[in-house]
Amino acid sequence: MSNTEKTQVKKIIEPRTLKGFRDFIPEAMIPREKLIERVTNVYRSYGFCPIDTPVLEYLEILMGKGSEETDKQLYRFKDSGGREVGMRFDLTVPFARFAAQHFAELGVPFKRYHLAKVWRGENTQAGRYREFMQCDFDTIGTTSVVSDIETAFVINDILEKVDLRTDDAFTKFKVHVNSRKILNGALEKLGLSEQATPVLRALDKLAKIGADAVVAEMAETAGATEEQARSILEIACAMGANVEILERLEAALQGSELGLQGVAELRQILDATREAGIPTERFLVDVSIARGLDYYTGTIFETFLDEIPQLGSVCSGGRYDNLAELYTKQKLPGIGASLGLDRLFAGLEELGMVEKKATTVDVFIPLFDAQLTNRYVALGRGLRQRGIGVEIYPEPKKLGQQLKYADKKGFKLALVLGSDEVARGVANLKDLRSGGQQEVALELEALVRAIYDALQA
RNA sequence: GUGGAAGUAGCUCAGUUGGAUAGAGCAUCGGAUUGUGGCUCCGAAGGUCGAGGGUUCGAAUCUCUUCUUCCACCCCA
Repeated sequence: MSNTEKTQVKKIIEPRTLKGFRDFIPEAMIPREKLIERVTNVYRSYGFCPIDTPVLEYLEILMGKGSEETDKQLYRFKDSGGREVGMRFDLTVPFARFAAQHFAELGVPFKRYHLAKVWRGENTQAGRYREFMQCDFDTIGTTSVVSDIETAFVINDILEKVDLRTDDAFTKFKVHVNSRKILNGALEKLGLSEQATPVLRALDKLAKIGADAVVAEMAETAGATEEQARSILEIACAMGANVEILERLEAALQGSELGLQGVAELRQILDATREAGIPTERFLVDVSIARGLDYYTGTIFETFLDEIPQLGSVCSGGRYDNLAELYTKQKLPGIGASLGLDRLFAGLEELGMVEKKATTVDVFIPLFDAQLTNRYVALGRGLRQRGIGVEIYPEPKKLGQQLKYADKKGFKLALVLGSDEVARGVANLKDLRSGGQQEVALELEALVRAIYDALQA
């Protein structure tokens, strides 16, 4: 190697991505898009409509809610015009701004979904990144329990569709439901309303750290007495069938109008899911889930995969009284939830529910004989117009090598066409999974029919 | 942000007490096989040993700094 060549080699910039940011190769992106498509279809089937908002917002919009944590995690900078801007760290805050700005033209109730990337400058961990996708859906402008019910349905329907290998319903998940009204009612009765945030934050960790540690944390961060803490836990730990838990809660919350209202709402949601034919074990009343965010005021949802609960919630949400209070005097109550696509996807991969494929079409046409190139491209186009995706190999390599490529990428069928076949007016349709092949008349309609039949099999 | 562990080929990893030109399997590309993939055999290509400094006659190996990844905490999807 000459010196000049060496210098040039040194000039190569190391290809790399930022910590917590990822590339997606086709094998990862194809199933990801499939999941996105399924999620979107569920949203649309309930009448949710798509919106989008800018990646960058004025810093004051994003910092409005200003908890210390979000401030630290916010990607912020000055743009070239000297404006203080930030990248959205969730889709709820931009939606609140959006709703405040446009509610007059949109009208209520308004149902939107929003699938987009968000950014948080926090430390990475398995299934946790600095750039990740959220899939929010919200219904605003109504306090009707119908919205709570349909939110529960949507969560259920999405999760049923996550097995990407098949169209069959996935069933190994649980939606934990609770109501902030129940929690607040209980806190009220115990005289802990003032310390709601630290108490609930501690309670939220129950499954993870155990009862004693929760009591200790409540004492430390909220100044709760052991008796108060134990009472909260007693209510939160209610085990058994949903109906029993609700009955016990009802008894424990006598005198708290708010708490009883929460119980009644949960009861109505559960009744509705049962009547709609959703398996009753799918939804669990779980008074220990509290959610970190303090803007929730009613029903709360968290969703766990049965086989990997330690992954955390893959779809969470709840009801709030006033989404956009920072940006408008108009009161906008609503309910919504967010699917953590990247976390869910990490779980699906772990469970082997992601089909590996590196092609977006099923049919492969090798460039067997360069003399027949125009024949191949015309045939490919004809099939595409009939709804069959086709890829044509661009180079006249040996047939074996072309088929090897097709095999590796995961094509299902190869349409082999050489001068022999053309002379005889046929094409060879090869099934790449079984290895079998059949001759089909070299005529578009016959080929379309044969391909559809082969793909069904 | 805090604490712990680890970074050697695209991936998984070996590399002895500090010693010569850093290895294997899988994957990639080519050949055996000019009309048929998966199996087999042969070959090729692929390395700033994460990066930068220090100790040393000599560093993948020891040391410091830094970056990255993983785990736990915090918080969250």
